[in-house]
Amino acid sequence: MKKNGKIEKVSEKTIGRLSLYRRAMDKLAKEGRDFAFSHEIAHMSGATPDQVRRDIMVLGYSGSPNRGYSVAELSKSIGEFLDDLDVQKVVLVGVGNLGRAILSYFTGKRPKLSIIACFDNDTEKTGRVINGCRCYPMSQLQDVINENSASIAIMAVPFSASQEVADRLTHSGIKGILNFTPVSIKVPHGIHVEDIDMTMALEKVAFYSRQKPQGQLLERRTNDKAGH
Amino acid sequence: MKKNGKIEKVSEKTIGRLSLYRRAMDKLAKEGRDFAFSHEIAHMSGATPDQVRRDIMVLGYSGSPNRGYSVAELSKSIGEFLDDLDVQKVVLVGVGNLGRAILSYFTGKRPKLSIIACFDNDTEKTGRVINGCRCYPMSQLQDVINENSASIAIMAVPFSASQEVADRLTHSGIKGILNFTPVSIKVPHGIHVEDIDMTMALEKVAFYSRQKPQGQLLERRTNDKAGH
DNA sequence: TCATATTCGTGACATCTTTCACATTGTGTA
DNA sequence: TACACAATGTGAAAGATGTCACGAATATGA
Ligand SMILES: NC(=O)c1ccc[n+]([C@@H]2O[C@H](COP(=O)([O-])OP(=O)(O)OC[C@H]3O[C@@H](n4cnc5c(N)ncnc54)[C@H](O)[C@@H]3O)[C@@H](O)[C@H]2O)c1
Ligand SMILES: NC(=O)c1ccc[n+]([C@@H]2O[C@H](COP(=O)([O-])OP(=O)(O)OC[C@H]3O[C@@H](n4cnc5c(N)ncnc54)[C@H](O)[C@@H]3O)[C@@H](O)[C@H]2O)c1
Repeated sequence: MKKNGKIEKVSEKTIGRLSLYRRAMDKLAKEGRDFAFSHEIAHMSGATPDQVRRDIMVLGYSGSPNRGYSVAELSKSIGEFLDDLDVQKVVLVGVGNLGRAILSYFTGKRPKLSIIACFDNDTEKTGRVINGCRCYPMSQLQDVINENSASIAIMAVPFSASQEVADRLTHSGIKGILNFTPVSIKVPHGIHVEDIDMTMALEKVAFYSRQKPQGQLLERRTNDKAGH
Repeated sequence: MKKNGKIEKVSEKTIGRLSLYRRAMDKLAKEGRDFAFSHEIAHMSGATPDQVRRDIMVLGYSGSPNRGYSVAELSKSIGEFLDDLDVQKVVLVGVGNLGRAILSYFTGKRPKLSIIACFDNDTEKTGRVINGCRCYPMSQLQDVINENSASIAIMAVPFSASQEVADRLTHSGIKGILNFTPVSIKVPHGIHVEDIDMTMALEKVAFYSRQKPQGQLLERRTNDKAGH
């Protein structure tokens, strides 16, 4: 996205952090702040000032020395980079415990992302409006997706249905999937899948939270070279 | 974890994938499989065979050429590496939509991780058993954590309470936090925090699922050196 | 028993990501 | 207007992670 024609590869990590920076900007905007320094953004986003500045480079937007970044302009720049021009339509498949939580959470969270329908194969759930979202039977998956040009799906079905649902979604024209099931789904080339694996995350926490008292040394910021 | 005394740094990514491999092993075990090849494990876990073999190296466990890895032994090896000897006790703070989904999901999922209590500041929820988990008022946070030697916490409170709850958890002796709130919490050195940020994940999917038709080139395996 | 096909283990290499360090440049001040 | 400051932008080094490639090991079947 550099000024010159050269196409620069933007790392996936950077994409993620830009989303975080924008959220930070929106928070600062609510507080009435007009400018923010890279170190403030870093602090709010769990990054480093260096990283923040480097990430922002890809936007083509520049802050000003000694004043930092304009909160409004940075948020706008990130939006121009991350968001589509149109609203992107999202569907959710699997309206169970997790699916309902997600529905209640995401509704209206981001102006450019709209959950327009949800699907389930349980007739108790279909035909109703759940957490503000109309629930359709699976038989209408393809039609609803096509009629609304939905391009994104959130999967919260039982793991046993995971691959089958993924197949139906991609056949229906879905271009990206946020996958909450603990299964590595196979999709055609060009479809983006983002996995959220809570069990893995919890096991990571468990691993790092034990053996700390006398365990191996982790990241440090001390200046005394490892305690002798 | 090399055979010689040298402590080898194990990457965080590897820790995560080992958790995935174990899940794959447990699945294969259920299917009655005795051995698995690195490429099978890779396929099930969304990794590459190289990665799988390299990750498994840190365990000190070896498969056998032409037969692969013993499903039972690999699972056991991963357990010895990842798990604590004792069961690690987990508490959950914030029994809202997401908190309840998590409770219903994690209960009994991993034998070495047990959610022993949950907490909320809503008197409608405290004093009851929710999804099989006793819910305490926040005033009892420290006592319950100490009495049970809980070392891990899952945070699913509103973002506004995020930092305050994190502070109370670390003061109570919690060593690791799985943070679902969209806030970068600050914790004392040595406490591990794992963030799950669904909004960021969804925005990443949204980014990669648009502009694909004629967008910039993503991962490739071409041999023509990018257009000059 | 020996040749063959297959898979593992791992050093070396390639790539991706972060951090360092410093010249650059607006900003506020005298 | 000129000066000092504080933060930015960015090459380059360092570090982390992923991939390649090949020797070693092992099951299989002639
Ligand atoms: N609940 C959590 O906190 C949590 C955490 C991590 C992962 N997950 C994963 O998320 C998924 C859903 O979890 P949950 O707790 O909401 O489960 P759940 O059983 O409460 O919900 C699953 C929903 O999917 C529906 N469903 C089943 N088969 C379907 C099909 N073929 N097509 C469409 N819908 C179908 C069911 O009717 C149900 O409404 C699971 O894969 C689970 O592993 C959940
Ligand atoms: N629901 C989702 O799918 C989802 C997705 C992503 C992130 N999150 C995040 O997870 C958190 C919880 O989301 P939710 O949808 O479950 O919200 P929720 O409002 O349904 O639940 C929040 C719970 O926390 C309790 N609570 C409030 N203040 C508290 C305090 N100071 N101490 C202890 N408990 C307190 C409330 O009584 C309530 O039970 C939020 O930070 C949200 O941003 C939720």
